[in-house]
Amino acid sequence: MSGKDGATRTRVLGVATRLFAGRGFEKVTVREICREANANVAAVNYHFGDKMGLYREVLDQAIQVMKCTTDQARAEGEGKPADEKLRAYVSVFLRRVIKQGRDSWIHQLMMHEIADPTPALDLVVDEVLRPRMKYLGELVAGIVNLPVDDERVLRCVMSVQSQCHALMMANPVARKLTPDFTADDGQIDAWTEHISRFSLQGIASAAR
Amino acid sequence: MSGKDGATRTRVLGVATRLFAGRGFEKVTVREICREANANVAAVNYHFGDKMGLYREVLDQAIQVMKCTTDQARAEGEGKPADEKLRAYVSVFLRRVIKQGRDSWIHQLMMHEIADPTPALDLVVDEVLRPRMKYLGELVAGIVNLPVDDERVLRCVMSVQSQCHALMMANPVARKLTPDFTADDGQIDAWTEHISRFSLQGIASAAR
Amino acid sequence: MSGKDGATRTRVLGVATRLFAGRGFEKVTVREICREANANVAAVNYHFGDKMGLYREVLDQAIQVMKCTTDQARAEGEGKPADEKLRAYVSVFLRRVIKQGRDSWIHQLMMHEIADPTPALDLVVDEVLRPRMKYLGELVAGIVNLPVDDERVLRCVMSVQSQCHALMMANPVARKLTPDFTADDGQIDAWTEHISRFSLQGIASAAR
Amino acid sequence: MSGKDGATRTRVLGVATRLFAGRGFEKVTVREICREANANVAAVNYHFGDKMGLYREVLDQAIQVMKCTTDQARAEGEGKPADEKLRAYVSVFLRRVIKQGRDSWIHQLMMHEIADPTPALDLVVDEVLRPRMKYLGELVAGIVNLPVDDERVLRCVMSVQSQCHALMMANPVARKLTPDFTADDGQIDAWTEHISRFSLQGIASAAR
DNA sequence: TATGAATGAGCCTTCATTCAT
DNA sequence: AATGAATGAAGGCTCATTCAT
Repeated sequence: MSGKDGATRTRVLGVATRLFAGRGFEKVTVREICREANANVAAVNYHFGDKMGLYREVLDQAIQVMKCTTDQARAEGEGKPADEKLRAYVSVFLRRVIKQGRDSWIHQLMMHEIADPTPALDLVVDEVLRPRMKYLGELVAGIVNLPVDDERVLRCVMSVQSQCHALMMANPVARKLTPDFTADDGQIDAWTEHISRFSLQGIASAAR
Repeated sequence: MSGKDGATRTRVLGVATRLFAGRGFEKVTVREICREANANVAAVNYHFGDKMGLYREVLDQAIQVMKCTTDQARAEGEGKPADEKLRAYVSVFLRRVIKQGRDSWIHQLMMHEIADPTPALDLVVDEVLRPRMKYLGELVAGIVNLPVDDERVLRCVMSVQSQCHALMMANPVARKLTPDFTADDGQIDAWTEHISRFSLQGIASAAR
Repeated sequence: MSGKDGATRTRVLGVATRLFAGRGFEKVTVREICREANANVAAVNYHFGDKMGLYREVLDQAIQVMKCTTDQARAEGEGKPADEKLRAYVSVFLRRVIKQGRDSWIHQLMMHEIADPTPALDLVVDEVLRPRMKYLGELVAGIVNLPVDDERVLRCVMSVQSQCHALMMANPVARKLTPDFTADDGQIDAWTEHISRFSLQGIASAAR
Repeated sequence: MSGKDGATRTRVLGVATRLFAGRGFEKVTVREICREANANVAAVNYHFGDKMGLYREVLDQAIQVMKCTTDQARAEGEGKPADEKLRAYVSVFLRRVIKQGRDSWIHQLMMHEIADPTPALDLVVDEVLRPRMKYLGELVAGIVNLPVDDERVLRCVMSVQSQCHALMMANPVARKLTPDFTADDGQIDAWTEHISRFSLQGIASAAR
C-alpha cells in the first residue's frame, strides 16, 4: 500500500487515465481516483500539485500514443506508391478503432478538449495534428501533382481526415446511429477499403 | 426588473442559451445565469422546473433551427437531378457557416452535448440526425442505383456527412489549423464545389 | 373556480385540515395545499395572513371536536352510578378510535403540538384537557370518597387517562407493535371493558 | 479547533444530540449544529456521511441507554416474586425521571421520533420497545397464570406501560397540568407505589 | 376577491484543497 | 513519502412570502 519508490504516484496516474478517459475531467473526482488507487485523498495534490496537474500528465501520455500512430501510418506506407500510402494511412487509423475500442480513452479525452479547450490543446495541435496534416498533404500533393499548399490539396486533406475522424471519434451519437457496428476485422477492412477508394476518386477529381 | 408579461423568463432563456453554448450544461451554474439575467436564483426553478428543464428548452430551440436547415436542403434540391440535389444539400449546410458564424451557439451546443451527453441527446439524434441521414441515404441510393439500406450506401452517407460536419463544427482545433478561413461567399462556394465533386466521384466509385 | 362568497377560503381550509393532519405543520407546503384546493399560491397568505394563521384555524376546529367528545362522555354517563360513568367515559373515547380511525387527524395534530409546541397548545390544555381531568377527578373522587384535590385521586386520574390516550394516540409505534389491531366494534368493546375493570380495581385499591 | 484525535467529531455529535432532542430531525439544520460545535459545514458530511447518518448515531446512543434501563429493571427484579418484579420495573423507569430530569434528551428525542417518524424508528421498536413488552408480558402472564400471548395479558401490559410512559414522557402538557411535580425521591416513591398497586389490582381483575 | 410572477433566505450536499503529523 | 482530519467555497433546489395587477 505504500513504498518509497513512488508506486503510489504510478497507481494514481493509471487510475486517473482510465477515469478521465471514461468521464472527462470534470466528472471525475479526486476522491474517486484516490480511492480506486488505494491512495490518500491528498495524494493527487502531493504528487501532481492539483487536479489539473494530474490531468496534464494524462494528456501528455495521450499525445505520445497519438504520435506513435502517425509514425506507424508513415512507416506502413514506406516505399509504396501514393495510393497505397493513403490506404495504409487509413488502415492504421481505423485499426486503432479495434485495438482501443470505440470508447478509446484517447479519443474521449480529445473530444472533451475540443468541446472545452484547455491550454493543453495547443500542444495536441502542434505535436499531433499538424504533422498528420502535413504528411497527408504531401501524400495528396504527390497524387495530384500539385504543390502541398495548393488550396485543392488542403481541401482534399480535410475530406480524408474528416472521414477517418468520424469513424474514430467514439461518441454517443455514432453509437446510437450505428448500433450494430462491431469493429471486427471484417468491418474495419470494409471501411478502410471504402474510405480509400472514395477518397482516391475524390482526390483524382480535385485535380481536374 | 419585474412585470407580468414573463419578461424574466425570456431573459433567463436568452442568457442560458448563450452560456450553455459556451460552456456546456455542467459548467454553467444556475446562479450565473440568473445573475446575468438580472433574475432571482429561484427564477429557473419557477419557470423551467429545474436546471435540466431550462437546458431542454434551449436545446429544443436548437433542434427547431436544425430541422429548418434539413427542410431547406430538401427544398432547394426539389425537382433537380440527384447530383444537383447533393450539391444543394452541401450548399445549404455550408452557408449556415456564414450566416451563423463559426461559433454559432447551435454548433457549440452540439459539440458539448456530444462530448458530455445528457439524456436530451437522444432527441437530437431522433429528430435531426436520423432524418438527415435518411434523406442523404435516399439521395445516394438514387445515384448509385442500390437499395437505401445497402452497406455501400450507408458508408457513402457517412463520407458526405463527415465532410460537412468537419467544416461546420466550429471548434478551436479548426480555428488553429485554418486561421485564415474567412467564411465569405467565395470560400463557401469553393468548399461546396469541392465537397460535392469529391463526394460524387467517391459515390460513383462505391457502386462498382 | 372562483367566487365572491369565500368558497376558496373554505376549500383551502378543508384541504389544509386534511394535509396538516396527515403530515404535520412543517411537512406540508403552502403550494401543495393551494394546488389541491384549486387556489392560487397566494391564497393562504391572502385569506389567513400566513401559513401559521391557517394552521391556527385548523387547530381551532380540532379543539371544537375534542370539546364535543368531552361533552358526550359526560352526557352518556348522566344519571348513572359512578362506575358506569367511568365506563361511559372510556367507551366514548375509544369509540372515537373507530369513527376517526387510528390515524385521526386530530390526534396527529396533537402529537405534533406536544412534540413541538406552539403557543396554541395552551388553548388545548385549558379548553380541552383541564375540563376532562376535572370531570374525571370528580368521578374518581366520588368512587373513593376522597376530596377531588387529594393526591391519590389525581394519580388515579392520570392512570385512567394514560390508558385511554395510549390507545387513541395513533402513532407509528403502536402500529408496529400491534399491527393486527383492527379497531372494529368487537375490539373496541373488549378494550373498553378491560380499561374500565382494570381502572376500577386500581381506583378501589388507591383508597385503602 | 483542529487536531488528529477526532475531537471535532465528538463535538459535533454532542451538539447534534442536544439540538435533535430539542427540536427533532427536520427542524435542526446542519449549519446550526456545525456552528455551535465550532466545526465546518462539511464536518457532518465527512464524519457521518450525511445529516441522517449523524441522526442515526445520536439515536443509537439513545437506544443503548434505553436498553440499559430495561436490563436494570430486569436485574432489580431478579429472584423476587412476581409482584415485586413489577414494582421493580416501575421503580426503575420512574427513577430515570429523576436522574435525567423531565426534559431528558432521550425522551425528547423519542417524542419527536414518534410525532415525525424517520426510518430509524423501526430500530427503536425492535431493539427497545419489543423486548420491554416481552419482559412485561412474561411478568404479567406469571401473575395471572395465563399464556403470554393471551389477549388479556397483552392488554394489561399496555395498561402498565402507558402509565409509566405518561409520567416519563416529559412534555409541555404534563408540565402545564402538574406544574408542582418536583420529581424528588418522595414523589417518585409515591408514584411508584401508586402505579404498582393500581396495576397489580387491575391485573388481578383481568384474570377473572 | 384573487392571481401569476418574482423574490430572497436558507437547506443539504459535494468537492478540491490544505494542514498538522 | 504519505496520511486522515478538517476546511471553505460553491452548487442545485425548496419554500413561504410579496408585489403589481
